Amino acid sequence: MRIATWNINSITARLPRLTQWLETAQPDVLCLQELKVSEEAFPGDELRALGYESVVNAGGRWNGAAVLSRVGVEDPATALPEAPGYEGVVEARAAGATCGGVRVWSVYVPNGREVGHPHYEYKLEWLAALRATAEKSAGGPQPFAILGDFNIAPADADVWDLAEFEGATHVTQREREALAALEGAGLKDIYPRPLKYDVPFTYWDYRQLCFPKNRGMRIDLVYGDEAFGAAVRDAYVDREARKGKGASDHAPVVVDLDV
DNA sequence: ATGACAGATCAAATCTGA
Repeated sequence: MRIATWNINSITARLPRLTQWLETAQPDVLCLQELKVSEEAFPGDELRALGYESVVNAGGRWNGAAVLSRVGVEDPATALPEAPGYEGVVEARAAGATCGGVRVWSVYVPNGREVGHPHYEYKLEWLAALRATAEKSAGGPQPFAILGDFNIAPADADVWDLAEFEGATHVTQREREALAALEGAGLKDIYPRPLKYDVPFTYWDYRQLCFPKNRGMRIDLVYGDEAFGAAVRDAYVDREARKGKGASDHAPVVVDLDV
């Protein structure tokens, strides 16, 4: 089974790219983030024509997460249990489903904006809720994984230049402790292989030639439990999908499982 | 083998992203 995660930065603007990628990469399950679409405008028919059912948590202009599956959908979830809201609104940042016997969550972790900003505290609270879900579901016989845009670089090597991130979000100790908490719940970072260069970055800013210069970050992550990790045969970042005009600023992370 | 932000929004300037 092939499972992938991709921050698509608007499923509307990216639909031609998405359908093309589905046809070439042939994932069985795809976790999407940053749909930037309303529930009504989600292109469910187009995806169904390609054989994919969708579990959608759409929030309109911002956020949005979905799980696409061509191996069935059981126990769909369109909200993260106990997820905190921001300024009184519970945002569309998670979708879950059991697909072909594997339980997955697609998550779009809050950005945090700046250290000390209320959004930063919101990010940490949101990750605490994610940990609670992980604790309930990880460690069983059924493979379990959380895939998505975590907006955290797990290690210093996961950003192109640490000096550029001094005092910034995505690399702080508290954010990384939240990832460590997921590991405490029995999950492990499924580290993908890069198709080029040494570090498997998954995000490159649109500006300042970041992609050609490989000024990227590894922030799209796959956290799998023991059963999931044991089934992993291969994992890689498909940086080809970041190339050319009309690309998302994130590349898909692809995991092949022996299940 | 890659190119100087992009997307969504009551439509132009602003917000968000990281």
